[in-house]
Amino acid sequence: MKPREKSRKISGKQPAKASREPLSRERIELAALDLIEEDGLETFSTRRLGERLGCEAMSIYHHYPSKSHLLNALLDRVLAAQPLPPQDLDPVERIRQLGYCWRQIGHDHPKLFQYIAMHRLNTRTGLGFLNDVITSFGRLGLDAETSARLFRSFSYYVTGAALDETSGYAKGPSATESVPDEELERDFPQVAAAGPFFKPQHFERTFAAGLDIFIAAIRDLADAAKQTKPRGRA
Amino acid sequence: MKPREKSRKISGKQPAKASREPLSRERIELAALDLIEEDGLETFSTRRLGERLGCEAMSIYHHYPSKSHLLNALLDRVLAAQPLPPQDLDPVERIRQLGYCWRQIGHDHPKLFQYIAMHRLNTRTGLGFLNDVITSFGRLGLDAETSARLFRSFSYYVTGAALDETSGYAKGPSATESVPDEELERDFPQVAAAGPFFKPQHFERTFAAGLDIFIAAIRDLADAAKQTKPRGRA
DNA sequence: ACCTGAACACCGTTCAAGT
DNA sequence: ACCTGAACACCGTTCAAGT
Repeated sequence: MKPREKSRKISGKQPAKASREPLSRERIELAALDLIEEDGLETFSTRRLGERLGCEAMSIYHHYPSKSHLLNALLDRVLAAQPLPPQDLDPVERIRQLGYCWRQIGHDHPKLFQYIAMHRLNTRTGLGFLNDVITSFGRLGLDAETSARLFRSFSYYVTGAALDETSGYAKGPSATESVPDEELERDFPQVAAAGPFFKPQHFERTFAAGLDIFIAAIRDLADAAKQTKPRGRA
Repeated sequence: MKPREKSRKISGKQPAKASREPLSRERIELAALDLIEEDGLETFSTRRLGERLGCEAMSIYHHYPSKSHLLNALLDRVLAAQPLPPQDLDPVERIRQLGYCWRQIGHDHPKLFQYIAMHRLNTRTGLGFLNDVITSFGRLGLDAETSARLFRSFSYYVTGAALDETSGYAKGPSATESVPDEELERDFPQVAAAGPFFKPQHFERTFAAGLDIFIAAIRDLADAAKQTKPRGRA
């Protein structure tokens, strides 16, 4: 999109000695995660990654068949690194915590999250994560359809929130020619008035507010289901 | 990412006569919207757009200073084209309909929606839209903070849903090596069981389910606020 | 005023070759 | 087995020139 700053090659043609331990998936992925969070997804390229690793871009292709495969490996890696709440928690409370976990992935990897939010989790790691979350929804005692819809719409909220917090109104790319402040105050007073609540210091509480709406609804549905067919010592 | 099919130039070097009406923002933007929905955002380029318009890529730069400016103009255009519910509706019902309106933009322009969802609406058109929605939240009779948080988390849900419906689980790019069905059934039974409800024919009802949770919560808050300080003929 | 075409600094990826 | 380097078919954008 836009031309980048001249690349500063300090070391001339000599490959940096320190970085010349052999390439490995681990070394490539850690460097890729760093590079993406430093410069963003848009400018991330195999050529620039090669530069950082002290190798040719094409060396990376010896470990991944394509750039997509590398990005998928990054998704897998950050997913596997995210600790999840214990299985024996009350399912509603566990679902609440899982919402925070998914959001945490966004906060830990804000630039990569654009990729994460828009790609199916259908590697083994991704499916394991989904299976885990859906299992907690299954423990609410609801019918399969209600449970599936609830999981799905809950995910819409959490992903939408995390995406907005990492790439949206406050941090995301802005219009090429933005409206000046005084014009905003004059012509869009409601936006100007609400604006302060859209700032990053409000992210935490706004996220909680919407999450609580969902969690309360989930708890109500679960309670109603227990009422109808009580299990165990009823 | 991946090499594209050979471009089929039917007309050789002759500029297609039909398309040689002079370039204009309107003609460029309509062609761009078509091209994006046909081939996707990733492969959309000024060069390919020029080809479709029967001009050089650089001719487009006479009407927009950069590709970003063009994309922003597209966002403005689809936003301005979306009809909104009448202002005199009950605010809660209007907010519900606005949720469907935002989602409709995604359905009308699924490929462009990835761009829309991730960019600030800070052109005049975008701010007009936001101001309109926030105004309806303002009419709920809640304090400014609650109202702002409610608008924000409601937007998280609607954007997350529309994004998922257009680029997510069912339609989005999948992992480079996906897990085969029998392995899914065996190792991720909860995902396999819920899978049918994630298909496009369930989008409408799943979206409504989550939206209704939000709308009910909004209505409760608004009713509680009216109780506390009734206005007019109380 | 509107459009062109060569050029520059980038991409992902293929392929044949080097160690 | 692991890595390189040239090459191919692309990008967005600058710039000087054409009408």
